Amino acid sequence: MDKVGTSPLVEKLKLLMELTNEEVQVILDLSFKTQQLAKGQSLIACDSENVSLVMDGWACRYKILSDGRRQITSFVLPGDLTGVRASLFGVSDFDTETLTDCSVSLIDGKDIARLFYEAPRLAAAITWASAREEAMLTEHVVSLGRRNARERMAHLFLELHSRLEIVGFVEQMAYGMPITQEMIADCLGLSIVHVNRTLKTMRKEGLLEYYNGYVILKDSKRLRNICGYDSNHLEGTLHPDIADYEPEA
Amino acid sequence: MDKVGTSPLVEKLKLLMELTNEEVQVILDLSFKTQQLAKGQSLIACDSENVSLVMDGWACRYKILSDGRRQITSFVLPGDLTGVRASLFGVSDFDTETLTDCSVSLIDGKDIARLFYEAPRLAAAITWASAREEAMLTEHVVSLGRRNARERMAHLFLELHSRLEIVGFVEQMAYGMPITQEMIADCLGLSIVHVNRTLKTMRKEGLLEYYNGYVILKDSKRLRNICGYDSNHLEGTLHPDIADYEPEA
DNA sequence: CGGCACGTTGACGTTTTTCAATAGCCGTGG
DNA sequence: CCACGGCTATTGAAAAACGTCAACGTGCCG
Repeated sequence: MDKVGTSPLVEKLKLLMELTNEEVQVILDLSFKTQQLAKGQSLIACDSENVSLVMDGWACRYKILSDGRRQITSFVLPGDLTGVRASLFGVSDFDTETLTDCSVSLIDGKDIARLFYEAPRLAAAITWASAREEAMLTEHVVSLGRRNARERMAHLFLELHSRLEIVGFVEQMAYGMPITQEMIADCLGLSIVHVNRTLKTMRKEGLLEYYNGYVILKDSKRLRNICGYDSNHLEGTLHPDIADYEPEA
Repeated sequence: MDKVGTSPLVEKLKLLMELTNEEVQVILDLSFKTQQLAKGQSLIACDSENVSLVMDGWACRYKILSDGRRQITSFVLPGDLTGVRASLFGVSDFDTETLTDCSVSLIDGKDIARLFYEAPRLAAAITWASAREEAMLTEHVVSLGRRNARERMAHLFLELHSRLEIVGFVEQMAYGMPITQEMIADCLGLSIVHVNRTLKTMRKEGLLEYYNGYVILKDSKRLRNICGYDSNHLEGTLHPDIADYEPEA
């Protein structure tokens, strides 16, 4: 039942969402406990009344079709919030599962609801996070709809690098990516075999290294060229009228 | 410069988001003008400071890759809000274009921002709409990643039916779908030719009719079986603690 | 009448999947 | 210690799904 303390991650989030010290404190007070989850556990089943802020580890959201085909719709990385829709609006239309051991800070859905009345800027920050998720899904749709295997792969590795960089989880052009090729396949809408072959080609061309749960982007410039990557969709800040509110004259 | 008046559509939205008469009035007061847009116009370029509530007509959001490939990420139907991310958070990472003549009600982004301070429940309604969009994108990712052409098509036609039904734009199992096969292809990540052939097969099997901008779902049960359709992702209501707020004791 | 946008169809190519087999790694139990 | 199973990565060969190219029809509009 540890309290969530300030940490490098919290500091990054504070900057990212332009939060004041007081607002950070509100969040910290709401996070009623930090939970350790083992790899392979369901985040929703564990708690559908709560919103989870991932502090460490990877998770993924996915859907499974009736015949067993699986599509991973997004990866959940440190600093990401998950379960907002389930706890605020009572619908959970996908599953969420940890891909590694995770450290997760839980926030009562009721408290998130209260934010809309008691901390408008934090409510806006939630909306901001939700809109950012939407932008990532939009990019994912573009990848699956119009990019080939090689381009999808390049895009995925670059986007993960951008996201992890923001929260301080990369070293230069390398980062830990603790998932199997099967997960990559299920994320990119490809077969395992094809992922393996595409990876092999890209390795041979000196584009990247990928082994032991570690990625090194050897030639990020060429990777960006391959898929036309642009991290713009991860940007965005609070509207000045939300950031600095002044009541109507 | 017509004021937005109450209309069947507004009534449906009121029910959908569980708004009070007062809240509806707030929205109506904010909608400073209704604009008529011709087919093929850009919604963003027309106004990036504003949020647009589509009252009538179809639009779509899309991205174009450097070599011209296009992916439509979502269709914007009557009752949908668009431009929230652009006007609240200052990022616009896709284009929006009308597919038919459209009647659009504009709301100043500043006013949306104010809602977070002055009308928490409406701010929550915005977040709700954003989360719903997220759920539709999630389904789209599943379709593009793991469903074949036939399944994607079935899913698209069923989802459009559900969405249009909610806002009162269907008659039984039929609805107007004023777009070309090229748009369907760009939405489903397929080639025009393949869309045409798949459509032909489905027609021949008595699954649906599709001509003259009109769709008739002839065998919706079988269509649902084909793709495992479930309208659950369109559901969801405000959390009771947002709906009926009581200050902390 | 001609041009244009859209739908339709056939023939052929490419990407990606599926099936099947092999190899390495790792933990477990004998 | 070693054998074994289970999971992951890797590779080859064949098949399926889907894309491209090209042609033609049809309705609409100037």
